[in-house]
Amino acid sequence: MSKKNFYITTPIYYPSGKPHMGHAYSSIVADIFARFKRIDDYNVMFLTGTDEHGLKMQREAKKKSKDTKLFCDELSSKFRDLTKILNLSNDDFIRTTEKRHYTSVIDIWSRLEKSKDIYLSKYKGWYSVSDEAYYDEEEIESKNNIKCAKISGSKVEWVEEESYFFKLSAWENKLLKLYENNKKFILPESRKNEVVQFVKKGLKDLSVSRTSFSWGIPVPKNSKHVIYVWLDALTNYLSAVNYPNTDDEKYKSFWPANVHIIGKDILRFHAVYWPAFLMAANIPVPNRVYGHGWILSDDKKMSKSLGNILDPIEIIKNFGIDQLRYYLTKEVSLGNDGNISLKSLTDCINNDLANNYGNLCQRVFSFIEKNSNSKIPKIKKLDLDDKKISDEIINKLPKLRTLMDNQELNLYLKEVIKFSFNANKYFNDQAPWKLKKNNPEKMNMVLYNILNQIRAISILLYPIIPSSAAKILDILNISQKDINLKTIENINFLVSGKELKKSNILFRKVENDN
RNA sequence: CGCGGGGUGGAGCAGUCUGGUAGCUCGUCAGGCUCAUAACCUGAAGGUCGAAGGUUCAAAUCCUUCCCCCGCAACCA
Repeated sequence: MSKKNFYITTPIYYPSGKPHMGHAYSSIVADIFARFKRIDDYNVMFLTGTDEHGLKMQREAKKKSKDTKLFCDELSSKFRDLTKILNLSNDDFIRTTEKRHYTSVIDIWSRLEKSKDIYLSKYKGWYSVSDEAYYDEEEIESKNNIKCAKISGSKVEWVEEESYFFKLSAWENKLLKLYENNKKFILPESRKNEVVQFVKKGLKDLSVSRTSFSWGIPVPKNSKHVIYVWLDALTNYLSAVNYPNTDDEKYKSFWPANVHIIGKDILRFHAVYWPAFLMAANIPVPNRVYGHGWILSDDKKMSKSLGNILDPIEIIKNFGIDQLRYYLTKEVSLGNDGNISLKSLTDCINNDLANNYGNLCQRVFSFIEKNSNSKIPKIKKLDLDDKKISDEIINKLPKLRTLMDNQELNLYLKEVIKFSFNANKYFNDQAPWKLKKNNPEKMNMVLYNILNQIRAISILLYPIIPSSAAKILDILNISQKDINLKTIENINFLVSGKELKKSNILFRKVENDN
């Protein structure tokens, strides 16, 4: 009952295009943290979903002469499918077109209105549909006689409309204080600095309603207006824990969220607007916003025109989901942009997964099959020297937890793969194939010990490559409930005499043909 | 003076905040082992840390100037 709670979210995705590597990356990263916390005995809530309102969706649906909601259903389902393809362990999938979300947004709006943080005024200016944003005169330029936003290059239209505004300007100091008092509210630190600079430059009140389209949540008592998509979208994190019912068990357990995993492009919305909305509505703010970098392909942003798109679904089809999950974790240091390519993907699969971890399992299992009747050997007690290698993992556990708590995913992975190196070395140095002639008792000990290594490493890899690690653990007769960090500390966990299940090659090597 | 990221052995990167023997992975070469997916283990070669100047007992790291590369609005994470 005293389990600690952990609430983690991905962004909700705008489903107008097809799922790409960026979506896959955010989702996979969040899933890894969720799974890690679960095997560390946390009660976890992991949320993902789709953001479906806004002019873009309305127009697209119209273009295809489809009912807007049905159109959304179609697109959203592609993202729901993606959660299966990526093997996500999400507990919920929220859509902004759902009733529970509607209720929640209306409630936030009413709170903001009541606290006088929202007021009605008039907006005049340039509006970009694709950016869902307004621009000042100095923020636009003419290109071929078409007015465009300087920063985005997207087309802008002159609009003059009545609009509700959120008093963002009033929250400037409180936001700065939040960043100041809560040093890890925005991570990594470089991102935090960006945000602090932005807020220090001064905040303008934010237009939070639109009258130019209708596909959204109507403003209470003034249905001419729909609520600004970002105010709408961000609230999803609350809707999923049954807000506005603040007495609800889910809300009480999981709010405020521990971490929102997001891409660096939507940092401003999460690190500035979102806490401001929440503070104004007198709702606790989340503990952390983590803005990860972009995935670049061959050093460039993926783009159709460059023809360097790596489609996650294609890659999974060709190489496998755990391969992709492992690769992204290893290759991209979370805070920075990461560069990926087929070549390095292949290298990574072959070296780390096939040769190192996969082959470690294979050589040990096959040795035991031939020399120990496929059974976990009986041992008396580990020699001090042999115990050392297990202690190393156990002693690292606190550090591994800290790394995960700070979203240092690839450092975590590097530590874990080092254990796999060590285990291979240990097996080599002990040379059980020699021991079987002159010291079978010692051989048994080595075998037991190395199986225990495989068990520990597989548990630590489980959050990253869940299905492969589970396969190995199943061979060792470890049940799902024992995939847990605590069991690593018990070096006598494996039951002697128990038969290992049949194994086969875990990760096939990838042929390098280009 | 647009903004941002970067320049470290053949490749990809860490280290730069908080100066103190230049590190990791891959590749190359030599050796070992034979349980294993031609795998694994050991060792070696290979770098004036983009350039110049400065601060310092000491600079990849701090300061100044300069050069070069990449991205900048979407398939929006």
